Amino acid sequence: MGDDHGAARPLRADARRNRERVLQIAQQALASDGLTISFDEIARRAGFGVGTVYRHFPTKEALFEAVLLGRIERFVADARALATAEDAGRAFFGWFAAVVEQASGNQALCDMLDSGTAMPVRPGSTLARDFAAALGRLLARAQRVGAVRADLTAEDALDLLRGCLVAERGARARGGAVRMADVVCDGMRPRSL
Amino acid sequence: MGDDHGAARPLRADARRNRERVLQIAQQALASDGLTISFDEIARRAGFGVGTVYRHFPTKEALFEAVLLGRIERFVADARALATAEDAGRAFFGWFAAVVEQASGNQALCDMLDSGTAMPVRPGSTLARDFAAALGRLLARAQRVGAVRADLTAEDALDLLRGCLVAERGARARGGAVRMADVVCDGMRPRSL
DNA sequence: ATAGAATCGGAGAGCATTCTCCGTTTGTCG
DNA sequence: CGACAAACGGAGAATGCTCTCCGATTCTAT
Repeated sequence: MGDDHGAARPLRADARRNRERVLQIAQQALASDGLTISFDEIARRAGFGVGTVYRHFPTKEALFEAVLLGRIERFVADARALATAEDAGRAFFGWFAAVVEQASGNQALCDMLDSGTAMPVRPGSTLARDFAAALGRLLARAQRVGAVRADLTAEDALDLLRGCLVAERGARARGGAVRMADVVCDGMRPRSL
Repeated sequence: MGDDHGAARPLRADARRNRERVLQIAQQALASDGLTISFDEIARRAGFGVGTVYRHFPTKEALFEAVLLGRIERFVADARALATAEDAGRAFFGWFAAVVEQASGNQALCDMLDSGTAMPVRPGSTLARDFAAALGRLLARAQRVGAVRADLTAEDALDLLRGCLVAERGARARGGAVRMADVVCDGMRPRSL
């Protein structure tokens, strides 16, 4: 356990400003360069020494988490909001497409969701589980009304989601993920008889 | 330019054996651990010093290429063989599924095809282009007979292929790629009217 | 203004990775 | 068998990354 339990003493004004700036630059850097960007590079872009950045975030992982967790939490929240939507099929496909679209503008988010590459979420965190659970609920409801083929597992749907995001990685960021999502969503529908 | 133009002097018998062993171990290591495995680790697994391995392959990239190029060339050859198949739709979907299935047992192949992560093919090589072209031809023919929706580009199909392979990466290698390919192939079919 | 605490900066420790160098060992040919 | 070229082994140079440490600097409260 650290030493800043609950609300520690307030940060000095300049420190608060600097922390904010680091967060903002890190946000940009992660969006454009992905999870592989180095800590030094972020400090450099923000115009601080690495020591300063480490003062605010004890670890590279912690910084990345601070930038990215909110985004993913929002996805989970969106899914919860849709959990009782009228049209279960629309809810599932809409959420799926929305996640792909929003994540596709953000390298780091793609890297993270596609996983396989490092996942900057602490082992203890239930976030990955929450995300999967949220998707699972939306999927189950959509299947119950026959909007999605019944043999699709939640794991499959997650794979499909990750797969779409891959199109947006590296140099080729040109909207491929959204086009993929269209095809993939079609594929998830029950085969018309 | 190196110094081994054309057929240099034949390797000493033990050297040839060792080279073969390195290739074989590297093959296994790449299949199970992917492109991120270190050169030292391969040397260790093969039971050689790194110097020895470097004697045979001037660079990490060269070794990986020696192991993987053949695999990809075979995919390209398969595509060529199917270029005049009777059922163009069957040819395209069959090839697509076959590539996914074969690559899915091989971490390195997944890493490489999905790209975004390092591509161990020399810039000069036309292999990536050849692969894309082969897929493009199969796709075009399938579209001409109405087996694949017309608005799909070759780039899209490549993204979709890469996307399927992502399911097989990291710890979770459990056949997800093949299941994904099924859904994705369905999605590529024209929307039934 | 000034003392004292909070914050900053960046050199460098520690580690992993690719690749080089050269003394030592081993195969091959007469 | 013996000599010489070929091949081996692994220490270590060079690079790049995360993270630590502490003297120098800047803020803030009085």
